[in-house]
Amino acid sequence: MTEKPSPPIVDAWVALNRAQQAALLKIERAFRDAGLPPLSWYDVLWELEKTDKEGLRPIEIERRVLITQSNISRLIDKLENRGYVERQACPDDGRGQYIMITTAGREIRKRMWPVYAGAISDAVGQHLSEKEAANLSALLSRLGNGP
Amino acid sequence: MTEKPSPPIVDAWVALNRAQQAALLKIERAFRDAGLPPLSWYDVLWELEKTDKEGLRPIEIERRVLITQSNISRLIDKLENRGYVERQACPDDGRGQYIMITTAGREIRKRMWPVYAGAISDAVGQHLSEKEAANLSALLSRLGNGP
DNA sequence: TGGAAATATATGCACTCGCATCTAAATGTC
DNA sequence: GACATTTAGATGCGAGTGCATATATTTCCA
Repeated sequence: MTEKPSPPIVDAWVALNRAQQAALLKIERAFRDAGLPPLSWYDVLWELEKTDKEGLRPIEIERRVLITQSNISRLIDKLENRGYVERQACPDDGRGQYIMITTAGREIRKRMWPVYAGAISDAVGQHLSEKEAANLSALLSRLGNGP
Repeated sequence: MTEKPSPPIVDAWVALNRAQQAALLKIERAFRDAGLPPLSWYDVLWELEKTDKEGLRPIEIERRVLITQSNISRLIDKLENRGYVERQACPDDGRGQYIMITTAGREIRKRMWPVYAGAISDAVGQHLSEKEAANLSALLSRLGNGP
């Protein structure tokens, strides 16, 4: 067990928690109101789209988007059912598979972006300058790297 | 609809999302591993304990802890079942009620704190100085106040 | 005052979550 | 090479979530 956190640390955690929850709620509602899939779909599709590789293994997606393994598995099921991704057997690893985004997948992601962008603007952009945002990112990026 | 967010704003949102998710997962696991209730119980009990009033209305709790109304209602059910809070009819509002923390409620909250504190330290405290934490709080507290 | 609109809380529902566990395949060890 | 261990992915399960809606009560206003 580690030491007790000082009050500023506790305050930072509480603020982090609330800010993210409030922003996430707004963003998910924006997607829902627009008749679009939830954020997690966007995240996975975007990872598949921006990678250089042909496709990603589920386990690679898992590490990038911080969704648990079982939920990645089910999310891929749904994306596949909608035709947004394709599964392909992994030639060098019989347990694995490659997930590849389809044209329809690229399209839905592109269609989600304006809604996402507007919601990010509402939830975050309007409250911070670019410098403050960069400052915030720098602080936050230090948190995710622990064991 | 609002303008498109600039890249630093988008990065800040992504970092915010990941940092909170990672930290929350660690904290919830710490509670679970210790055989304790989840974080939301702590949050509500703590609000009840630190307020000056005799008890809080569910709607007051809702505003303070950012849990949706239906989930507050059900959470109070569970807390009541465990004997951690008591419901009392509201004299001046027949629709309402006051929620009051019990001695058992104070005890379980007190028992949860060391686990929570340790998890906060692991997830946040070890990565930031106090000054950085204060800086982070200041930036984050600006986000929650939008419409 | 009387009826309409708003507010506080509860509940049914469908969905998502994380955990535990299962299967199959790969890797390490002797 | 045979067997134990590890790893990738799928799935059953119980619990939690937000939304829509129901019900009771209060507030507003003609």
